[in-house]
Amino acid sequence: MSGGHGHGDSQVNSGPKGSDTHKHKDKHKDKDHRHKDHKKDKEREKFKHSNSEHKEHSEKKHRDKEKLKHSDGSSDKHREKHKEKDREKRREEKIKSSHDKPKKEKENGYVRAISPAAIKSEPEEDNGFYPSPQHKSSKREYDDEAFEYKPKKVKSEHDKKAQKRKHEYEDDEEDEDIKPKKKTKDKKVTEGKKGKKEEEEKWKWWEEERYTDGSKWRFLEHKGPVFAPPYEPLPDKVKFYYDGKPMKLSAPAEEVATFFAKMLDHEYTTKEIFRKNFFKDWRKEMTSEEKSKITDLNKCNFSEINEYFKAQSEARKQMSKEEKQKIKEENERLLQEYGFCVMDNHKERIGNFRIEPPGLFRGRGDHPKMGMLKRRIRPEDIIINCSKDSKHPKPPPGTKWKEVRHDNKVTWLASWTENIQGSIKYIMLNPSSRIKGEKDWQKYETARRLKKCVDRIRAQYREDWKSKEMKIRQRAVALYFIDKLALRAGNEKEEGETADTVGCCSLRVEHVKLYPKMDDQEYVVEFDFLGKDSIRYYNKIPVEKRVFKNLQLFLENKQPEDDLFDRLNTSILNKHLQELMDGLTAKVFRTYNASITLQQQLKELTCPDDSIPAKILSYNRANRAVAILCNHQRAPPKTFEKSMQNLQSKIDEKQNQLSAARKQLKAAKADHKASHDDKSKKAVEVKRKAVQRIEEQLMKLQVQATDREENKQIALGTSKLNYLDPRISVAWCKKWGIPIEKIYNKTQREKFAWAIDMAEKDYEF
DNA sequence: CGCCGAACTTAGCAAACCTAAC
DNA sequence: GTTAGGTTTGCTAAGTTCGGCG
Repeated sequence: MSGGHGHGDSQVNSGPKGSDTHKHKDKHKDKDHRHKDHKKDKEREKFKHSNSEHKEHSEKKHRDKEKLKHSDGSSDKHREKHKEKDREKRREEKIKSSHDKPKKEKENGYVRAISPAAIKSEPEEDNGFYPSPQHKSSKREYDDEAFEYKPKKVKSEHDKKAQKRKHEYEDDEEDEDIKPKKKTKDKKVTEGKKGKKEEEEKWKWWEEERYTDGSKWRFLEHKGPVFAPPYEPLPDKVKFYYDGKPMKLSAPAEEVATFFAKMLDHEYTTKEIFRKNFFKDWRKEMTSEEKSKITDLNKCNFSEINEYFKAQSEARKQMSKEEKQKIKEENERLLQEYGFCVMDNHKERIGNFRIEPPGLFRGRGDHPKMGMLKRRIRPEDIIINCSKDSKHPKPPPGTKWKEVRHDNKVTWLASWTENIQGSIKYIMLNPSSRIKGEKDWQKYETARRLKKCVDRIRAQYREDWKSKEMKIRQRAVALYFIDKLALRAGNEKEEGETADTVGCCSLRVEHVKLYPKMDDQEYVVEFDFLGKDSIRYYNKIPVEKRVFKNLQLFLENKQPEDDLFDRLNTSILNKHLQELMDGLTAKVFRTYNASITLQQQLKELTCPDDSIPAKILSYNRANRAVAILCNHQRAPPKTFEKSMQNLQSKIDEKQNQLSAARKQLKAAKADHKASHDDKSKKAVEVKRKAVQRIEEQLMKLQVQATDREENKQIALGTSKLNYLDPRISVAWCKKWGIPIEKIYNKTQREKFAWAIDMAEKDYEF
């Protein structure tokens, strides 16, 4: 079913955005840049190579097949049944939906398809498969083994490092104490108009021991969350009309109506599911009178309300500076009061101290629950977590918390249950906090441990492709994809509760197509599915013959909506991984492959003689390779074309300037030749300088243009923030004398303070 | 096991903010 | 001082993993 469409045609992407059509662009996009490099070819070579290598085994396969199908015993019966149910459902739905609409039709026109694997490059040494990381990780390891107590020896080493760093960062004083203090860094920001910003002097939590008992903190005190402001009824002059007649709504009904009214410009208010869900939930808020009157959403006219809110936001923009300032100050006050907590003697920033306001739920992609009312959260819904001996947060006057508990095995400060999916939401600390940072660091250390044994693991799964047991083969092929393509694990999801998206283990038959031959390649697998956030993953890759044959086997006698890996799920996979390496799970591969790719691309792309902007372009390209690998996409910015044009005209202008300057230089030279005097010689120098300067500026602009163009629909942020060991970037900056600010903005520097502090220029992931 | 809830990480979008160009 | 345009931040949805229970 999914097969029919060419890749530009029919997929959804999630954005609740206006619809424009970019469909075709993507296609071209695929082809041109990002394949400039020869990686792909190398890769192809490799595959050819390994394919032939294993040719001789292929016949035996057939014999094995029969055995295979039954060899994994009966224990899956249950799951089988369950899965079967799902499939059945899907089949039905499909039949239904295939009439009304091409499934997964684009909501806003553009299709997000690029070829993630295209850039993924692997070092050349062909030791059978992947390169072996032979390097020994240097110096102190974060030791990742379950919160082991680290004696102070760590410290001395840090001291040394700290010395070196001193002139660069001049914040050195090690041991923190309890109170907030003045900040020393980031002068530019602090010294400006309001140089009084108070902040805790950098506390180097990474130089301290961690808890070994599984507890996350000893002391925790905070002021509780900030609630959404209460509903303010509309002024009487702003009217809602039903069937053409004005109608005053009760406050609760009106509030929900405003949620809808505010979204009128969004495409999704036109979607049937959205409207249906909204109307159903809206009616629940109505008085019985309203309920009996308002029976048809199509007869509702919210436009006056919509206008009103537009005017409001316009008015907000037009506010005087003083008024704006006042609001800003108020926000700042709120932040100071509620935005921090004290955890184990340190004041730490809270990530999200505001409770999510009520509104209409908009899931991403084709979400069955879109439009449902997300209800207002009250103190009675909130569970507070803090230490017993702390000053407990006070609920707003006249209210109570649902519960106050003192659980130091978790990191959250408050939680509530959300009404759409029934899941729990949390208030937690900012990424710059110790508790997040430690975890982050640990994550990269796990990935580095994987580096040490990845060869073994790869050898293992390659071996498992031949296993007699179906389950093991499936596991091995899935793992291969996770490793090679950086796919997500792919948990099963409850049908009808969320958008239909998949990851590796939950891939269905309809998501892959096999091509024994394609152009000049053999054994090509085409992936086409919606992943997390309903972002489309589209990729064609040649695989080894054995993988291909296995896939054919897995596909036998199955319907499009059946699971590709019917004997596999994430828990089986992760259990296996756990046995291969302590702490290994599917997502570690993503982290590992992302980080190793960055490191390796940086090595490859950075030219020592390049200017700083050119080096940064290289960095961005390396970053981009990772983003492509991980399929981190974004909608092309609305103003992309225009901004591109602007940039181009700037370039043109520069070019003109340059030729003018060159002419002048020439003239000056001629002049000098003629006169040979000092003055004309000087003039030549001046002109030469001018030319040079303009050349540089031009270069910079061109670099910028390239960078932007290449980045059109690729989002670098996600990988930078979540997948790339920051120490790689820090080391790169140090090695090439690039100011860290060029790579990480303020927030990022805060999050990665640990890495900035500890990584030296020779750091190896 | 299989299932489920809890906890925590990862994700893209859009509002807010900032800054450089008029 | 405005505005245009880029960048940052906030928001919150959507994943993964883990552990406990029957």
